[in-house]
Amino acid sequence: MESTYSSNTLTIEDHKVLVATDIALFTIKDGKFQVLLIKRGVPPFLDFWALPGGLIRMDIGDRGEEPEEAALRELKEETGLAKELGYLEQLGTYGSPNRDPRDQRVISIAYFGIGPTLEDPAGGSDASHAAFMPVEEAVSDQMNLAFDHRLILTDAVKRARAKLEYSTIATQFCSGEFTISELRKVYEIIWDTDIDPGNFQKKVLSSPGFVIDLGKNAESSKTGGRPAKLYSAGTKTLLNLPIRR
Amino acid sequence: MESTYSSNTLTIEDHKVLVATDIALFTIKDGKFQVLLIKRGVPPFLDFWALPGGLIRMDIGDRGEEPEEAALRELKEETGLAKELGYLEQLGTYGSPNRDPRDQRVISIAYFGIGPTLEDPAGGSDASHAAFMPVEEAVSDQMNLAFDHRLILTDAVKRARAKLEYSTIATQFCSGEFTISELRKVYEIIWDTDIDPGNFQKKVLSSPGFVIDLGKNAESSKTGGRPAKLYSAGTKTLLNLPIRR
DNA sequence: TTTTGTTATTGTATTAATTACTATAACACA
DNA sequence: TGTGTTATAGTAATTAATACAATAACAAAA
Repeated sequence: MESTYSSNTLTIEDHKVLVATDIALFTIKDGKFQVLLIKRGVPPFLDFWALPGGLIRMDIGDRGEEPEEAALRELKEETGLAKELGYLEQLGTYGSPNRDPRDQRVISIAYFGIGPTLEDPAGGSDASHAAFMPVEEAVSDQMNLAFDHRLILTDAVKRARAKLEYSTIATQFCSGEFTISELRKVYEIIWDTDIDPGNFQKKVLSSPGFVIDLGKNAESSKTGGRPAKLYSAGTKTLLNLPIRR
Repeated sequence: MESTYSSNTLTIEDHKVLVATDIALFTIKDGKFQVLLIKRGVPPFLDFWALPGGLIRMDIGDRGEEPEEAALRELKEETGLAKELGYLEQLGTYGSPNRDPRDQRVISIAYFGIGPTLEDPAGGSDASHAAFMPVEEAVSDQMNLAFDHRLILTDAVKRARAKLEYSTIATQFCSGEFTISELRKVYEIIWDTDIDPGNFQKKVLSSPGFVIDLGKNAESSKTGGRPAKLYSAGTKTLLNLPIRR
């Protein structure tokens, strides 16, 4: 519970901290699992890549913003991303005392999001640049992300990989109409494994609410082959039987 | 990312908020799934039941407390609970602008914890009372918890029920040495279902790292029956094959 | 028009896991 | 020595997962 707090030396004001939000927004682009990053235009960590985000503002709404609202606002301001996201959930809060080198202590509520493959985002606000980057590259030893964003990103990647198993969020990586093959490639790309096409098809189609048969076929591809049926995302979010890695 | 922020009307100080922590600490007591609550001794919500918790303090450590540290400190202060917990993880952060009726905006980082069956906790600090209460009672319509603690508690209960399925945390509800029957009862109590004893036994013993055979038997019970073998918690935290509800 | 290549989709046999029981073991107590 | 009770092991039937093989439906080359 929250209680009033008294101290000999500190006032209630002294215990206040800044609260930021950050988003790890994933997509699949060029056949790769990618994350949206911005290049910082201000110190600290000037010119470092970072997850989009920023402070929750108290001058929006009656008593300040909802954290999720702040996350989406900053995402739009910093990356120009206008389309609505396919998925957004809270990942966790990162609050170690030394996570921000500045005098003020700043904690961050991190979000995990999925966008369908998007137009190239444009930088704005205090970000001089915004771009999708392959996750493999973003978490590599060579890459130095700002603050504790490598930790946040690796947690977000784990969350993404785990959620594919027992939820239907993979459909959020696809466009509105997709084939079973496209859905399978989402798993193959994010898990970096091969999945048997026949067994995957069987599993998806026998999971009620996973996908909706649109009763029409995709264009036949240049490489030949039987044209695939088109599906859209179903209404269920949790799978009865998981897709195994 | 966190950025400097400028406004015509507000200073950086105006965007700061108070950060509290709350714990939903579960145990199994008297054959029931129970949660530790404190009865508030100060306004707001005077005399309401609430989850133990309180503000993260800036006068502990170089730059203030770790959030988890604050949660454990408040737990001890408010409930007198001295033993170390069997499990603790972050549940999520609750930050709606109106979740605290006071002028100051307060967000709360909530934790999900498990304690082995504990001695009756004693209230201390600003809590006039602390007690375990059956979860069923705590989340009922009759019970009015302080702040948004009903929401936090229902989320924590969902987390507990879900984690039983694919993790070994059920062992944390047992004492150091336990029988397979005792472990099974954890599932039965928390899920409120019957589980086949034979199949459960087979599943647990065939899951490497779930439990460790101590090579000795439990005392035979007053009701008779073959004495059960004793086990302790294994080292693995995730199950290959889930226990199904 | 036929053949070849390709991908989607369906089917099938094997293996593994789950479920629903049944049987046996090991005790207390009458 | 039998009866009740709980633990543990076993077994048969069902269901699910896996590893393939077969067929369908197209494009494009021969």
